[in-house]
Amino acid sequence: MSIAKTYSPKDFEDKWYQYWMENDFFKSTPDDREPYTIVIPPPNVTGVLHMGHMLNNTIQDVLVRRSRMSGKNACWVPGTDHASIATEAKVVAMLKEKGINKKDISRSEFLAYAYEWKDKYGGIILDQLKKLGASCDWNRTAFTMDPALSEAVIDTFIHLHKKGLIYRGVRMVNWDPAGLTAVSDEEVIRKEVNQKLYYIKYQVVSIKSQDTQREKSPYSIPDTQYLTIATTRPETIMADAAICVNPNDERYTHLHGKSVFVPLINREIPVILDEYVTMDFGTGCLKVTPAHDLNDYELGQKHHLPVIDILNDNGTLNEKAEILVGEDRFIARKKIAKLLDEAGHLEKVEDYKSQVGFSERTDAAIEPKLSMQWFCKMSEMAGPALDYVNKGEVKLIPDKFINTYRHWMENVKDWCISRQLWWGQQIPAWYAPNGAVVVAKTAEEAVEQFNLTPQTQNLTPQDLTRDEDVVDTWFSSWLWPISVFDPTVCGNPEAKGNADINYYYPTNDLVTAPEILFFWVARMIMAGHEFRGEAPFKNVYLTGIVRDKLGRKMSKSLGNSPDPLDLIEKYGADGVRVGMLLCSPAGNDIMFDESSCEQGRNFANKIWNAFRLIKGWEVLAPALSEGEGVSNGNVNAVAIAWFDSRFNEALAEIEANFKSYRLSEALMATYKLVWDDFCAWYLEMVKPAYQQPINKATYDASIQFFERILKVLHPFMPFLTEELWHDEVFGTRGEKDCCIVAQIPTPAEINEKLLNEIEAVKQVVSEIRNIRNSKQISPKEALNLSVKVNSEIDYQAYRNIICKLANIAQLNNTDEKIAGAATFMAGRDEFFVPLAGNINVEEEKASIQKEIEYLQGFLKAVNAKLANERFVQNAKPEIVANEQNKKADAEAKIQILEESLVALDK
RNA sequence: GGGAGAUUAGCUCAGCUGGUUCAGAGCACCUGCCUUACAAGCAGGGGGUCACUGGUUCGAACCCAGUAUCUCCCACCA
Repeated sequence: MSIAKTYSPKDFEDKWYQYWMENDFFKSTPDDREPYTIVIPPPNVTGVLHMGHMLNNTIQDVLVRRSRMSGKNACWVPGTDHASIATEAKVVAMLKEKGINKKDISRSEFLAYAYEWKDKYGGIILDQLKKLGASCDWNRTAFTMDPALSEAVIDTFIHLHKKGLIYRGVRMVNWDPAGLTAVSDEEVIRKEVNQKLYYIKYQVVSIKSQDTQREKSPYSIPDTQYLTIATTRPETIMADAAICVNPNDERYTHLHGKSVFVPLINREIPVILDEYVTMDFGTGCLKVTPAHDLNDYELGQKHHLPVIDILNDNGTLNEKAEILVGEDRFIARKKIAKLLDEAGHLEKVEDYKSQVGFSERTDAAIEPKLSMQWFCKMSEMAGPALDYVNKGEVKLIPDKFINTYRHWMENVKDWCISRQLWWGQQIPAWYAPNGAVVVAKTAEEAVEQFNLTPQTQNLTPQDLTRDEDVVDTWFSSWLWPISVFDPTVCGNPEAKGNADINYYYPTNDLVTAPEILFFWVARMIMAGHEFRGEAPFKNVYLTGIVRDKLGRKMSKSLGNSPDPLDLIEKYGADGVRVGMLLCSPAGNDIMFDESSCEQGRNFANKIWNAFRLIKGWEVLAPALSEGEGVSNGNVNAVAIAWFDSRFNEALAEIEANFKSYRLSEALMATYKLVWDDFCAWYLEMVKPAYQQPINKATYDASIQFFERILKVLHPFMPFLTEELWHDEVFGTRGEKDCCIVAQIPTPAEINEKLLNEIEAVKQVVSEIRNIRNSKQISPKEALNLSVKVNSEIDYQAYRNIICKLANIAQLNNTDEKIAGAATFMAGRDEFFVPLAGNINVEEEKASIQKEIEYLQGFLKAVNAKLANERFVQNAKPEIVANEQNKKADAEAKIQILEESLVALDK
């Protein structure tokens, strides 16, 4: 059977994915083997694959495939996240296009639409992962809103509430006026924004003027009867409850005990004193607006100020504002500035940069807002979760993230877990008509609880109303490593758990982005500890952010992200996988450049063609192969022995790289093994001349090497390797005999001496090629070579290799230097390539002289070291011995070169 | 404002316990080759004051201090 000339991934990638699926190679069930488990960081159910997913899932797949091939029972659990805010926003937008307003439909109608949407778009991303080659156990595909997983969430809520870790309270929350929901602190992205700082004059209520009619014109009142505050939010002055100055601020002692009028609405508010106010910022006078600023709220609590909330949930002003009612806060800001100016209350406006919070999901400016929310206490759970990492039971890779993790865990705040949304798990809290609340799984159970209290007797389930809110998405994803195996243990720490969870939990590696270290990773550790008494994973591999060449984060809005599927189409999945991995050290951002995918594709093509070469060989009958049957002497035997050693050496290196999660280095080691050692050296050594046959032993060895290479390559390039694996040159394979389940070779003994000597041989070959290049001698023109051996190496043992690779007619040993020859040294050995008439004696001399000078400089440094008593005393003995070797070596070389100079003059 | 990390060739990065000719790799680049596996290739080559300044040490890309630049995380200065 012939094979296509060029590597064409499209011809077989889908085919093999199909085959793996049909043969259940991704499927895992508990057995006697050691498990290796990864749970996927569930992508948003309605999301589409982007480059971040590509990187993340390529890494997971490499780890899973390698473990699978290392005799472990590999299980990679896929699934999706319901992503409450993001999905709900999409569904709302979709409904809007249909002319339906969310407000006009019922919760159940809305959820019906949402599920419809999810069924249509959910899971697209999982299909895209299949293109990449992700070897997930699709039978286990989970969704955070699957009934069982949702129940786990509810049970967890009830459990933690019972433990007193979940409570309800009025707090200042981050309100998303676009999403109409509270969001957690972690979902707020702070951005620096160019703003204006408005300096607004408030009229001081003087004893005198308190009795008289307030003046209409500010200009008729002396300036001392005003105070000026600076604010970025003039639209909130109507919610002011006080003006605060620092009691130590001498500029304002005259204001102590006074009050002022809020401009435009002329409401009187007190001047209060608190050291919280920074004297040198702005004017030193702070307007206190408890309803719309967290600090002001706290200040308000302290000084018992009223809370005046002038904003509607959607960010428009309400009637408490008295003016500009119904206007959006940003429009109101502009308008009020004008009104203040007209009324003479605006002293000046300055440009000002400050940090403003934006909703991660909707990008709307966050509004601090007071509301009743559910909270989860974090301090108790944070301790154990921190310990796991501190003790190294959970390893962060790279470990530089430990510091940030620790800092966060030590300063953790309570988690606002309620969201004013419909898409998600509805909070299991029930309200009696009198407002009393209990947490229970069902209305019936709630009634039972109510019956325990005298005030709420004789209720029926129909009398109760359930809390409208759902829980934060992360409140379901923090259970993920548990709930995908056995959701029933969530909320039930005493449960033994099913066979799956006992076998697969804790999982091995988690591969995710550092940006969700706290959102998700830390909380999974908390939940794992709570319900299983064990952290949910042993290693957390943190990938970087995928950026473009210019270092910009890849994002839809910038349009700088290539479509992963286009890349796969262009370079093949294997090429893209290699391309991603080549430039992705753990924890560092990756500067993605499409050219690395091209490099991956080229590598695949190289492998493909190496295979074509071997496959094309005509094999000499075994009988004729006896004793190296073919005319290239011992080349093949040496080549085989060498590559075998080299292969084992590389295997050890690759294994070490995997152990320390240096994936890109493992890949690079593999790349060089294949391209340089196998293709450039081994194959060139054993390759028969055009149309010549090859002996059976060499053929068999080459095939075997190639098969071993396929196995090592498989985790990186699953499709190509599987395709070649099934070629007839490897004999007939059983249905289940696939590369994906082959055993990764383990490093065996290596022959150091042989490896070293072949390195010298390679150097000799390169030197000769170099001579050809510099003297423009065609590779086709055979040359002679003589060697004056000063080392232990027996070059005659490698003469056939040298002759073949450097096109040398004869390799002779010599005791004398040879005149009229180009010379070079390999180690201490001298080589001569006689080139009658082609030698420029002066040039040769110059180059030798240059080398001597270099060596002399080097020798000087070594001698200086050895002459230094303190070095000889303090350095390790082997280092000193090494310096002595270097000295001897350099001296010997210099002597040889000097002799050469003399010889050239003859 | 606080903290963490980074800075090595044109680009992306290794450099693990301070010590071998330690200044590396891949890509890109330059030169010469369509040599029957591969031009998605072959052979060869040129690129670096290891950000800067000091210090410790027999010895520093590596350890310490400071400076500069960049990135990220955390934080309520209106």
